[in-house]
Amino acid sequence: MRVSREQANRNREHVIDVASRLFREHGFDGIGLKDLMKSAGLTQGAFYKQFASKEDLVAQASRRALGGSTERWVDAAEKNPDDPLDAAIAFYLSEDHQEARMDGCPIVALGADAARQSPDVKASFEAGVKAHLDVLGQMISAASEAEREEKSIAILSLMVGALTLARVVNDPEMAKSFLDAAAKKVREIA
Amino acid sequence: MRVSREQANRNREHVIDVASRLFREHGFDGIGLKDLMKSAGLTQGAFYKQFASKEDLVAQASRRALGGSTERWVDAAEKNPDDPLDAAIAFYLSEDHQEARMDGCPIVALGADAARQSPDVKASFEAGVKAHLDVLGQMISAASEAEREEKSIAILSLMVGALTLARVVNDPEMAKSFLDAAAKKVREIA
DNA sequence: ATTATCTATAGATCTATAGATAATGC
DNA sequence: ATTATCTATAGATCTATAGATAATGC
Repeated sequence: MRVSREQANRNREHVIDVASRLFREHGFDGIGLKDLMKSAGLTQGAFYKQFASKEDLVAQASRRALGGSTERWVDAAEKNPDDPLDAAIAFYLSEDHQEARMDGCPIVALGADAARQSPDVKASFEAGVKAHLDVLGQMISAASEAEREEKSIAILSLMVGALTLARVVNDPEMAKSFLDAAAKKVREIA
Repeated sequence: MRVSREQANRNREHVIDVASRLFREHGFDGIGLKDLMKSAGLTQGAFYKQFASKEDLVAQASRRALGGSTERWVDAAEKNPDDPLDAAIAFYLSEDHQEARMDGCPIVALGADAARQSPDVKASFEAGVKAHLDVLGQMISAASEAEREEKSIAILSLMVGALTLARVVNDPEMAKSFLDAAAKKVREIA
């Protein structure tokens, strides 16, 4: 039953990956360790050799999710170096992203949940939000570093808020109008 | 043990009020019916004569929370008719609001949770978001109705997003910079 | 010998229901 | 007679732990 250290490490990383997606889909309180470990191909009993507690996994999965999200912004910028912000708008404020909670931005999928968590979990979010702002800052024009920071904050807030609103309504047209209005305003701000 | 119909109605309304606050504090999955009913001064057994299910209460408490939130925007506008938007910014993008999750905007406190709920719950949010946009639309200038709608959406998104970001980080100064940058940009947009 | 994972379980909690109680409402 | 609330409980699930198993790593 025992596996090699390398395999154990791979298993732990896989659990974190799976958790980062399932938490976004169901919320931190919406999925239990049994289902989570089962989705990762293990049993619940293996959990506590790898993690100190569920909260420990919540913090690590949050860090993983935020990191993946930052990466997506970087990828978008690299694929369209002439207009990186446009590339970011195209994926972030899309219907695909609106519907793909499990693979989408964890700030939107878990922001309300994270606000109720321990400082450890918030530290994961804080580092991730900072990284998002840094990447975003490179996509826009600004006369000063202060202005760059303010613009980045405003644009990220606008995009996070618009996607949140798009996801809490039933009407698809209303949701689309939120994404479109935000995209237009982001371009004006940048 | 039985109470009058009037008292039963008052009890039900009280449960909805209490739930609208406790859900914002703990999330829909973060508080059980036992604790919830206890906070309302009743026992768990009384729940199912008043509500069809927990989800039923979630939908009703959401409607109540959104209604209260809309009211707060209206109150702010009425108290400062010369500059209603400034009044809205003052309360919404404040440190008090950042810290007062239980009494604050349910879009921020429960947005991520609501995105995972049934159409009934989303209907509560949709109606509430619409009402927020209507009130906000009266606070700003616009050359056309289309522009008024777009501006309202952008401003609400910006404010919801900034408060979300402020709540998921540990650093109070960082949180404040989010609120301040959003306030500045909201004024520019309006 | 150590240990990663397994099965099994403890003890607490969850939603929902059943039946008793006592007051209302006809 | 009806019914709002109560106590009690069913059955499922939750996090966490205990001990068995079997493979690794020394």
